Amino acid sequence: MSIVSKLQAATVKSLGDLYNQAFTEKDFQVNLTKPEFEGDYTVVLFSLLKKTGKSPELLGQELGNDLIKNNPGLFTGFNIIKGFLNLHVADDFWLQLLKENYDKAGYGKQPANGKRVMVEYSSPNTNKPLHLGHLRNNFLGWSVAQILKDCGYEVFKSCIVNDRGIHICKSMIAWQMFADGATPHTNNTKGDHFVGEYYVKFNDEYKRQVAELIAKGLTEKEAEKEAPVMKATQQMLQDWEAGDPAVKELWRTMNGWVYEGFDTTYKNIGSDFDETYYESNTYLLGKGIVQKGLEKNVFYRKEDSSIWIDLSGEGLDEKLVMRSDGTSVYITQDIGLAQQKYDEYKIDKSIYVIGDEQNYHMKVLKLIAQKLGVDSADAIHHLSYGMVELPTGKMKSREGTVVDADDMVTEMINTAQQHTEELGKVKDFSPGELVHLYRTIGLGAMKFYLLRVDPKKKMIFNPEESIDFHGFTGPFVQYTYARIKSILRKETVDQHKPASPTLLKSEKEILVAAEQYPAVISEAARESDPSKVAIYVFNLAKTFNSFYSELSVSKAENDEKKQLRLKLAMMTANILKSGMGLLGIEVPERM
RNA sequence: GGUCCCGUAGUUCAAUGGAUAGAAUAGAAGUUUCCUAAACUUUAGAUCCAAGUUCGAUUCUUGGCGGGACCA
Repeated sequence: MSIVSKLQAATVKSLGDLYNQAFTEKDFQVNLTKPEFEGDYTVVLFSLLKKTGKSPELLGQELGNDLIKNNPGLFTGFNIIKGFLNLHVADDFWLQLLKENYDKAGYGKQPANGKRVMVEYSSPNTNKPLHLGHLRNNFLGWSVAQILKDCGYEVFKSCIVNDRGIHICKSMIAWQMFADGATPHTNNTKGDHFVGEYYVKFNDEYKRQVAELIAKGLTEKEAEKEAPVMKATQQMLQDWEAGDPAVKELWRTMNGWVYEGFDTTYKNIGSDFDETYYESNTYLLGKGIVQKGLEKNVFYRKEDSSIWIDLSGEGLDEKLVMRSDGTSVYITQDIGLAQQKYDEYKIDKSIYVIGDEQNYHMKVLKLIAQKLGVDSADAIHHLSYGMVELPTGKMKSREGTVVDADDMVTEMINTAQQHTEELGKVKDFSPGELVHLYRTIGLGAMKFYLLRVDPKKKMIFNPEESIDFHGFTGPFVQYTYARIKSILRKETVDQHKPASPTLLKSEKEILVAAEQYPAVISEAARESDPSKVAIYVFNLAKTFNSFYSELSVSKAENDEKKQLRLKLAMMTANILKSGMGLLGIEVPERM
C-alpha cells in the first residue's frame, strides 16, 4: 500500500472521528510536499473547510494531531501553511522500505489479476516501409503491453497487416511494368523498401498518364479515371478477389518480400507479436456482420441496396457499412475482427494503438459494435496517439520528407557510436560488446524520445537537430545506471553489517522517489501512458545523480553509511532497469 | 459546412481546480589531485486574447484569434 493511500485512508478516518461526518478520499487532495516547504506529504485542506466549518489553521491542528496519534510509527510531525497540512514521515518508514526492497528486481510488479487484454499495434500497409510515425506506434504498443504485464494482466500483442486492396495492386502493376524480373535479392534492397519503390513508380507513371490525357483534352476527373495504369490496377484488384492464380502468386511473392523487410525492422527495434492477423483473411468477416445488423434492424438498406446505420441519435451521421456493389468497408471488417479476437482470446480489454486521425472511425466502430451487441464492444479501447510531425508540418512522401524507420535507427546507432568513441571509456570492449552497446544507447535514445511525451499529443521531430544524448533522454538514465553498476562492482552490500539508522536529505530523496514507483506503473497502465514511466525514471536518475555528486558511497563517513548508500544505489539501479524495461530500453553495465 | 483536438520559456515537453507554473535544451557563470563530467551547481527566461464560475483557473464554461485532424 502506497504512502499516499495510507495517508488518504488515515485522513478519512481521522476526519470521520473528529467531525462525526462521513468523508471519502475525494473530499481532499494528497500531494508530495513541495521541496521549498518542510515535510514529506501534504493534505490540502481548502476543500474541507465548508464541510467541517473550521478555519484552515484549526482544521490543520486537529487533523494533524489526530493523524499522529493514530499513526505513531508513520507520521512524526506536521506544520500548517495557509491551507496546507504538511506531514513528516518517519525515517523508519523509509528505512523499512529500503530494507525490504533494495535487492528485489521485481519491486513494483503486481501479482496476476486474472484479466486478459489484447494490444493491437504497428498495423502496417504492405506497400511501403515503416516510417517515424510507425516507430511511435510500435514503441507505444510494446511499452503499454509491457506495463500491463507488470500490472498483473495477461497480455496478447497483435498486429493487423493491411495486405490487400488497391494499394498493393499499384505496387504489383508497377513491378510488372518496370521491374524486368528484379527482386530484392537481385537489387540487394530490403524487401519493404523494394516494394515501396514500385509504389512510388506507380504514382509517377499515373501522374504522367493523367497529364498526358489532360493534354489530349480530358478533364482532370476523366483523366484520373481513364489512365491505363489505374484501369489495370482496378482490374487486378477484381482478379485478386476472383482468385486469379497468377495475380495471387505475384501478390504472395511481393508481400513475402515486404514481410522479410518488416521482420528485419521489427527485430532491429525489438518489436514482436503473439498474433498476426492479415486483412486478406479478415476482409470477408464484414459480410456476416452486415447480415447480423440487418436481422437486428440496426442496419437498413437504401434504394441503391447500399447498407447504412443511423447514428444521428448519438450526435453522429449516417454511416455506410456496405457499398451498393456488395463490397464491405473497413468498419464492418473491424467489427468482425473484434469479435474474432474475443472468441479466440476471451479478452477483457482490447486496446487499439491507432493514430488520432482515426478517432472518428474508432468511435463509430465501438458504437456500432455496441448496437450490434458484439460481446467485446465495451472492451474496445482506442489508444489514440498524435502524429509525429516535422517543423514544417506533416511528413509527405511526395515531398520526400518521410523519415524512414530503418534510416532513423541506423543514424541513431551511428551517433551513439560517435559519442562513445569521443568519450573513450570503453576501449577494452570487444567488437561484439561495442556493437551491442551502440545499439543499446542509440535505440535507447530514440525510444525514450518518442515515449517521453503524452501519447495523445502530436509531437514535433526536427531532423536537423538529431536526438539528444544529454538531459531528459534515454542515455542520461542509462549512464546513471552504468555509474551505479560501477560502484557495485567495487563494493558490495554486507548482510551482516548494520546500515545507518538515520537519513540525510539527499539519501531520503531517493527513497521518497523509489516509494512512488509502484503507483507510477499503475497510473501508466490505467492511462495507457508510458510517458509517465519515462518522466519518473528520469527524475529518479536525476535524484540519484545529485546524491552521487554530493555524497560518496565507497568513502562514506562510516561503515553504516556505506551500507545504507550501497543499498540505496542497488535499489535505484533495480528500479531504473525495470522502468526502462517497461519502455523497451536496455541499460548497459558500462558506457 | 458539420464534428473533434490543440495553443505554456527562443525551442521540445510537464503540471488529478491548489503553495512562488516544473524539466530539458539553447544562453550566462562555475565544479574534476575524490565511486564514470553522457554528470553536478548557480543564473536568466513562458500560461494566445477577453469575459465568467471559484476562497483559488494553465486546468472548468462561453466568445474571439491561431493551428491541426476527421466527416461529406
